[in-house]
Amino acid sequence: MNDTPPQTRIQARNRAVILDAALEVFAARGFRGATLDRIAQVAGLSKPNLLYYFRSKEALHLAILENLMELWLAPLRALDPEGEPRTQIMGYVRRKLEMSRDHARESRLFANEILQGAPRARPVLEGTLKALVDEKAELIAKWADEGRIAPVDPHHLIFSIWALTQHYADFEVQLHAIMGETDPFPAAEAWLERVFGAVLDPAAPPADRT
Amino acid sequence: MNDTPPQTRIQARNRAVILDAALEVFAARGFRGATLDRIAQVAGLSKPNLLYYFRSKEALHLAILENLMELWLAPLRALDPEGEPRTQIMGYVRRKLEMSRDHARESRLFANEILQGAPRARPVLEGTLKALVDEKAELIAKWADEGRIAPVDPHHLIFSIWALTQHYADFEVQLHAIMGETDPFPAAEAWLERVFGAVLDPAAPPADRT
DNA sequence: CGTGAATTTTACCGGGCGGTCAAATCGATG
DNA sequence: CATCGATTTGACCGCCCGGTAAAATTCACG
Repeated sequence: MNDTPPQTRIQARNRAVILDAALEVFAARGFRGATLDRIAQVAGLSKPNLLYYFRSKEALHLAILENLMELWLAPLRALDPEGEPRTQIMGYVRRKLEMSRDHARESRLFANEILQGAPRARPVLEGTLKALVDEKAELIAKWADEGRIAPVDPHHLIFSIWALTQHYADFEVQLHAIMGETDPFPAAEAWLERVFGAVLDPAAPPADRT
Repeated sequence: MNDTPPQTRIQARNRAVILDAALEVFAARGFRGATLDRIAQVAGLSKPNLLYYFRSKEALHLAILENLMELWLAPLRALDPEGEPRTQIMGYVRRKLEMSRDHARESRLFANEILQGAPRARPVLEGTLKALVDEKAELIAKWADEGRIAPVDPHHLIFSIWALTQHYADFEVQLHAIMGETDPFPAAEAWLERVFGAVLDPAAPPADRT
């Protein structure tokens, strides 16, 4: 699987620099909108030199995607079957929101990829991601059955967590246009605690069950 | 304001065809990723012919954005100060979700634009959109003050509605990878009613007010 | 059905794109 | 400090892109 283990010090450094620059540019422009010239420029290298480290634009994008996958799935992976349900889920929400604050570029890169049909990420989505989501959804369903959280649709709960947290990274420009210079994250954290607190509260079952 | 009123029948038809094709392509690939050749191909016209109707790629994209803005803001605009608060807000959620179902391309076009820094839409965001959001946020705040809905942060409530509903259009590929062929919208509608029902319920104030 | 305007097509251009290649330079090792 | 592989560069290629020019075609209307 690991095709090119970085050997020399120079290789390790330049690969890292390139990956960072590419993350920047891919996140801001999408795959087709990004250019190798610009990535090279941001990385402070010549384009042929960049292509010395990554065979092609495609290979570079794939390398980023692979690198990111672990980081991206970690919060959901950390959902602990042994933990207290509400604490676990609220912790997941908090970690995902921190992800949007501290790794906005990664979030936008994923958003770009998926928006444009996930031509490169689809295998990962259908493989690793689906397996992980199904596993955790089952866990959440169990918690709901046991009455430890309100009865919820586990998949849509997870989607909601993704949507609400990633929104703060992906649509930052829009929030900024509306809210001005204010840092939205403190308020966002309180708000999300409020929202999912209300949704998960086992004492308050679905409002209007007709 | 309206610079080029379509006069002949041919103009009206072709402009419409082009705008539809361009919506398709811009939504799927973003501005820089879209090409005039592809748009022309989808529209069933030659590229110079397309450029006969729209001076440039830029102008075409702007025309789409203008066309879309009304459609896009309509649901929020429809929030009625005279209506019953919860009905109004739940109606807004429902209309936004219908938007994601019936106008997914439009949603993805906006998402692309904003993700990539809204280089063309920023004026609208900071002008029309901000004004509208501020107005409706004030309305929601009033409702909350009057105790007719739970005390909420109006801006973050609106962002949440956007995030949750648009997610179903913008990240469709991801949902599809996880959920398979199932149409997510019926479940989504029930789920969102559940979520916002719980959040707005004035009987259940913020869980842990420290 | 002739005519002038509206529309469409063919041919093209300059620039930027992803990528290649061979030569130049660097750097670790003896 | 010589050597040889690792790294970097400059020059270049073929293609695609946004856009233009002008000729060819079609259309509305008298």
